[in-house]
Amino acid sequence: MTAQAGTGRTNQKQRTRTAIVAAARDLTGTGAEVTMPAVARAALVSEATAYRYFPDLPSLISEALAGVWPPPAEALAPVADSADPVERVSFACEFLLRGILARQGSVRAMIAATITRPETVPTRPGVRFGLIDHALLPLEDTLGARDPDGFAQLKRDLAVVVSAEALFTLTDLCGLDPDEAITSAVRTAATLTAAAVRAIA
Amino acid sequence: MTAQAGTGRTNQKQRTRTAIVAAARDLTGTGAEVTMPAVARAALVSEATAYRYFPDLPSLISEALAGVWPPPAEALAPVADSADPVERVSFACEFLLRGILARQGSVRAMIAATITRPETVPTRPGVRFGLIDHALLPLEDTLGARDPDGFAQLKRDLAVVVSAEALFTLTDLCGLDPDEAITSAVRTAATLTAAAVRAIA
DNA sequence: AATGTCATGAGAGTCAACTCTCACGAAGGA
DNA sequence: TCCTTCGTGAGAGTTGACTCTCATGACATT
Repeated sequence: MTAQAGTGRTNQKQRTRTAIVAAARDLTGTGAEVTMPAVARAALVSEATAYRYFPDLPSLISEALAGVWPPPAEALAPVADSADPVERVSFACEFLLRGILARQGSVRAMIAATITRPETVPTRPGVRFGLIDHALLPLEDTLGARDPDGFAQLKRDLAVVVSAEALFTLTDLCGLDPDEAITSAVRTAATLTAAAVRAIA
Repeated sequence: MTAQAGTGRTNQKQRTRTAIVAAARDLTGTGAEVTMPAVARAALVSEATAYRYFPDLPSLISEALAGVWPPPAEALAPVADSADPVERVSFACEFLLRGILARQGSVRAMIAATITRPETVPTRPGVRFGLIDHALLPLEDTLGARDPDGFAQLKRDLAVVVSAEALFTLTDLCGLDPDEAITSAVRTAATLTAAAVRAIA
């Protein structure tokens, strides 16, 4: 649809863009530092060209990362049959944090770039939100209907805990090793969810 | 002790260091961007000299910020008479987040600098930990004695929530305004504390 | 085939975080 | 008082994030 029919130039642009994103994705996986010069080099493109396709590093990383996350429904397939919000949230949390751990370099670069410029934040892929919403689907009709505010609060609670920021807080500041950090965050998320569920019991 | 008795040179160094930290603290308050060149200029010192006293920006900001936080006991004086962990934690959380909000520039710069270099993290002032520990003192003999693991988990829960990272997640990513964000984080912290307390009830 | 359009590369420039070297000048000991 | 010590400034250099301009050459249009 979009491609194929394009003229030579259009196809060329498409290929260039794809190459840049692919290079970023690859770098992300290697654990190497993800910088514009590095991505451009890996994509066999000049830095100037990379900036022509992406206004800044966060945009690029964002697109590269977005492509590797499956849609929430797919990610949570293993708990698709469960109606237990606690189990679903725990799974979602572990899933997200393990994925982040495997792409630390990019995620850290992204946070560093957006923390000092809140205005560029919209470019961040809201992976956590999709996962949280999907994990909480079973509560939509109960808690969501009976106590909308409480439901919204729960989502915010989880947005704070089911996050790269939480993971890095636990590993970098609390000194936990990756597995301990994930275990801890999962427990926190479970506690919060259980507390919210108890409210409608 | 340390000063006063110093020789002219020692005093000079002391004054220089103090001037740099003071400049950083002042910049922090104005909401301006806290960069080495800016601090050096404000301190009437060359950038080279600033780097002689502090190996990097985070170290400097860290020292500047550390100086403005009162010790936990003093910060939590208003709830000193309360033995209710939930009340104490809520207060501590609000206290910390309001302080961070007032020094956003520095804190954001600090996070940006340390997130990409976990090895420099030790330089960060652990303000949150002091506050959390102090707020949880009433639980030391009960939960702390009966369920050490649960107590440790609670502290980790709170380290994630009572934090700058949580605040910025709520404002930048969730789009809450500062007051809403603080209210939300305080609720989350309260929920977690209450859940832990319930465990020993 | 001639001409225009446009993707790209190369390079210069700015700013911040650092690192290093060199030279000046003042404090301090002999 | 002479000379060493040392705190400091100035300046160059490196890297990354960007921005901007200019030249080139391939594709596209007529």
